[in-house]
Amino acid sequence: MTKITREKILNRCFEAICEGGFINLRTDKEIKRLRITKGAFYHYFPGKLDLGYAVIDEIILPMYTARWSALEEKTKGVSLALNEIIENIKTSSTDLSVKRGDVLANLMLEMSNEDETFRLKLEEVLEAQVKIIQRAILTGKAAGEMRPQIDARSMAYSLMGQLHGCYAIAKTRNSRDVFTLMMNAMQRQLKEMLFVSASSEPTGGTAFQRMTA
Amino acid sequence: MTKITREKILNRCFEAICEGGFINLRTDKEIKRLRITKGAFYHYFPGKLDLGYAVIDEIILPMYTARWSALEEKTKGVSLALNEIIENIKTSSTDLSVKRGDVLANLMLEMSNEDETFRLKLEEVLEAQVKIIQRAILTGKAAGEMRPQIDARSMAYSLMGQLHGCYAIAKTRNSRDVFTLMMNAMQRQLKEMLFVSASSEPTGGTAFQRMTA
DNA sequence: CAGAAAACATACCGGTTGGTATATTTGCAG
DNA sequence: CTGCAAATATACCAACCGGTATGTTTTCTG
Repeated sequence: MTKITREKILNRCFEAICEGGFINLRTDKEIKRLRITKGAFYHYFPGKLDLGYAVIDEIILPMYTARWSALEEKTKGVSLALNEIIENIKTSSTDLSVKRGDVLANLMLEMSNEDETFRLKLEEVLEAQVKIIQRAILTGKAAGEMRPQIDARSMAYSLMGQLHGCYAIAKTRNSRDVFTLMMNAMQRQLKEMLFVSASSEPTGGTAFQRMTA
Repeated sequence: MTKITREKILNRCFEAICEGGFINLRTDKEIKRLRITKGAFYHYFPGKLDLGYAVIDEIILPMYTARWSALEEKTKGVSLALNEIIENIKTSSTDLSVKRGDVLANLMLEMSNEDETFRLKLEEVLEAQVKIIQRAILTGKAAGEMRPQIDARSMAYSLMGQLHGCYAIAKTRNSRDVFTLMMNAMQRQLKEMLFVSASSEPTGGTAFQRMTA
């Protein structure tokens, strides 16, 4: 029954951050909600910021690297695996998750210019993901599944950027449909840019036609 | 010398929001800084939220629609004009503006899930831009400058999303170079997807090669 | 079992912050 | 000049919230 309190704090505060961001996280409230006391909290964390750091290190970083982990240790079928992951991000989204937006995306915008340590840790999460995708694209090119002339790093960044774009727009539109449709557009575009098996003639699609929710 | 106070408040608070977001905007601080008093402030604005609404309505919305206004009232050369606007967004960025991130993007992530009126107003700014771009693409297609099979609305959303992706990533990477390179990648990709004059064979480019700042 | 360290509990604080109640001044129509 | 409303000033507040100081209990170790 030793480390359990620390983990309870961490998990609950992560949830709170998902709901309202880091600044809106009120330690007092969470302490009460967890039925612990300030003594316990400040025993494990020197301050609120350090709690935030721990949440990134111990929850967010593992979570976001795990998202792409299927790409690692793979020499064949990476392009399919990549599309599956994106498909999964798309279909596993809910009205609530779209309304809240992506935790990482939210924290990046909220904290990057607020606290340098925060920024560095968020950058680390970002780079970890990019690195995995980049390596996957390299593997895909080697296996002849992806166009040889694409730049892996550029593509990985572009993919991450577009993902964050989907989160941002869908959150403000407050529409899961918008999220789905933007993700679809991204998948289509990715297919044309990235995969060797794709038709060479780009198609605009009609999926967005009734996006006005 | 009558409406001047209200405008001073509006302009200064907009600047403050640019620097640190809406929640970090401290009315007291700005009141002191402006050398006015609470009486004056609360005479013009019922509360902090209403001030925020006014900032969006009277400053942000005009500013962001003006950004794309060159596309309106144009029947020829829209594809060039579009590229020029994006080019301008890219080159007019500074280290500071990248570090702070885009005001609208920041507000969207910060406030969309915090206050419904805020969300609606931000959505309005978003839609206003999308509408202009969408119409421009329609015009471009009519003039034969753009691929006929693309869906204007889908493309406009995708463009906005990618822009926000560039802002988000570059802010956390804290690098103007990263912003420039991501914008370059976006421009290239746009050229291939959108413009009829583009080469049909996509190129990955090498711009990202030394992106590790 | 002793004793120390880890794990919690309790009480309190001080600055911040948005907001209000009320008073005073200024501008302008009649 | 008068009188009223807009504009501005002053003082005050109550809640919030992160943090600290200090006390007590539990757990582990030798």
